[in-house]
Amino acid sequence: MARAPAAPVADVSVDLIRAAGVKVTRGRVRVLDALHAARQPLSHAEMEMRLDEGSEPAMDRVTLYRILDSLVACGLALKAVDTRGVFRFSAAGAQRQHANHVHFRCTDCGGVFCLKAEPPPPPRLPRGFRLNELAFDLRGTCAGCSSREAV
Amino acid sequence: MARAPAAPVADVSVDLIRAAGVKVTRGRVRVLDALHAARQPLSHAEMEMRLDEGSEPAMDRVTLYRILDSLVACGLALKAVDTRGVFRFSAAGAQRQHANHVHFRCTDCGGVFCLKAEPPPPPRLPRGFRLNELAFDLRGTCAGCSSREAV
DNA sequence: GCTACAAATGCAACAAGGTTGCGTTTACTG
DNA sequence: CAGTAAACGCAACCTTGTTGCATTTGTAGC
Repeated sequence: MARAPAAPVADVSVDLIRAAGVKVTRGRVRVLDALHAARQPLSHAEMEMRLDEGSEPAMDRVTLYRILDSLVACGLALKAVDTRGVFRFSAAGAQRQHANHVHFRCTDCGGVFCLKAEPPPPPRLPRGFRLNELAFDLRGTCAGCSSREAV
Repeated sequence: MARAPAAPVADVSVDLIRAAGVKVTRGRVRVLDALHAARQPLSHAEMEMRLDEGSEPAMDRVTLYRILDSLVACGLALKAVDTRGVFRFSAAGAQRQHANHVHFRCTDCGGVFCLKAEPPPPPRLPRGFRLNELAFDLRGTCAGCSSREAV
């Protein structure tokens, strides 16, 4: 062993935040750490619960909203809406790889499958419209649910 | 001619609601009519405004929520979440014609715009996967919100 | 290390969207 | 036409998210 340094210096989140050109605050580090530790996008409420579990004092509700938005603004996190209409946040690195391909979403199990195909080029937009993002989603039944249905 | 009966009996919405096996109330008919007349999915707020324009007395906020949910429950309407996290409703029949073209979703106002373009052909699916629906969504800022931003 | 300033935080209040409970009215059944 | 379950209106409440302002804190420059 003898590998762990005296202080936890090698904090990935700190470096990322600094590199993004914004202030490195305890709140931002905690939140970004939590986003990186999560395997699914987290809602504000879920994030609040996770932060409460730690030893540090609870963070203000509004501050958490602002931290999440600031992480999105500087490209370290992504914001999306879930089926209930609630915003969910995820670490940006986790999804960069999802930006440029097609997804299959199973309407039975909710699973998301990445297809190898590239998304098609966007059609021409009416005057004044600005494109930010492109989602080509196929919905249907995945192989597992299909065979289970057949029973 | 001589086809039109004395009373406005040929109300499509009334027949649909009756056929769905739920009570035919004035509220439900008004809402379903509005959904059929709309070319885009409507939010609760937009629906409220449209109903206010008519001559009939305004409908209670909660009642509108319940009517919309009841129409969804009996299959006459569809409920989806827009990019701002607000629920939008559309007539169930209308959705079939939306199945086969491209949508632009404004991340500012949540509006949904139908583009003239046809969706691209689906890529090949892995064995066992069954395709039901195909959604090619573009996200960005619509013309209205773009110009408003520029001010 | 100290200072100054902008950025970040905490708090209170607010706003929009949506839900629940309950008493009253209304559409359908017999 | 009476009885009943469903639908309605109202009030209150909840969750999610935002705004304004005073205070604290991170960081650049000395």
